[in-house]
Amino acid sequence: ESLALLAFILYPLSQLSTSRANQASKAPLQHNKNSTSPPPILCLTGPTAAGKTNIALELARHHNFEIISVDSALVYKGLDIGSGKPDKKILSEIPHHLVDIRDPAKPYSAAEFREDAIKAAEQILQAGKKPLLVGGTMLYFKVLRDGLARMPAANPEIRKQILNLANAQGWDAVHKRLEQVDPESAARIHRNDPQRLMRALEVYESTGKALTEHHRDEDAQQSALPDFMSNLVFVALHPEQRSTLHAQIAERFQKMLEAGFVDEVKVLFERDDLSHDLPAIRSVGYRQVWEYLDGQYDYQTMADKGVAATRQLAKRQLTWLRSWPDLTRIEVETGSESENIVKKCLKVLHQTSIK
RNA sequence: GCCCAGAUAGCUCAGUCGGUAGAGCAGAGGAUUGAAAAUCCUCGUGUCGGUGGUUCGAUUCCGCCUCUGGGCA
Repeated sequence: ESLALLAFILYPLSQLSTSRANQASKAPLQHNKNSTSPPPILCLTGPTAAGKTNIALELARHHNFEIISVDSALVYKGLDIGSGKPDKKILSEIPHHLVDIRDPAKPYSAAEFREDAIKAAEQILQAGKKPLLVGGTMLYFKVLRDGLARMPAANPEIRKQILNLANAQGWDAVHKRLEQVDPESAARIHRNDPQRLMRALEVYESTGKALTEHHRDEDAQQSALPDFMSNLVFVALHPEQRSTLHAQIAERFQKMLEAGFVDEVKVLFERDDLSHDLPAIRSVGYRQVWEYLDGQYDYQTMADKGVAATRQLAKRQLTWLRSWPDLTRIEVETGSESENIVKKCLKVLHQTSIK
């Protein structure tokens, strides 16, 4: 507890020192006096149902790692079974950062993730352990690695106004409006992409400056990672065949249903402060069970749609990974020994640290 | 056993008044800056159940056969 307090006190200092980009970082985080580059930090990713969680738990149990979840669904309380969250017993034995930190009524964001993940990593390092970033939310990994432009967070008032415009005159009208204030974004963002049109126009309306300009403005980037975290090493668990992954996805979804997934969603469904358009409720599986509870289709259709949505998620994750720079892939097969995979992860990390 | 309706893409189905066919879903590829498990873009050749006939030409019309529903016995 006193360590956590220490970390909290030191945190602003570390921000200062890293923003000056000096290599003489503060004492508590100086791991190796002979090393010029900071210690590598393992980032374990891969498509859903590839087996990341088990590997992470092994690393945490036996190799002095502490887990930082990189997962947009695990942040929400009450999304347990359907999100593949480790059970309460495991969570109490093995500390997980960025799990159960948000009520589903309040959306979490990639920008918040970046801040939270950096804080968590610093705490872990100061406690003498190794941070392990594990998850499948590729945008979170990307903003962590590449940073974000400094821009205002979502503004419900402005979003409401834009939504009103869209409802009254269609999204084409929103696109036309964006064309006037930020032609580059309008050209880049497809007219059928309400989410991005919304955000682009929102940024203009709340800052008077085009999204494009924010992106371009070098001074306004939050790109530099603190020195202690600047050496991220990416490892992806890669299923040998798509068909194997699909089978695992189907099996896992079935197990979730058997474990009481529908009842879990029922609790959320019955809350009157939650609705189908919240990010938490739009998560894979939760959306389909919600629509089933809402009477939109029968049980079997829900199960089929849930499995299909999971496959589609995995596909999008694989698309990210295909062009991910400096990624080490570990081929996993159905009968792969977790012990072997753990060894390979450690090997990758070790090789990076002697470079 | 008889009558009726079907049989077309992996699935559900549309269609061709005779000139070899297209939607939705699934699937594949891609994009990705405060919702990202989100949101969006692109991609459609399949013995049109089998067989024989009519026809210059049949997936389409006709006969028979097989299978699947439903009804009558």
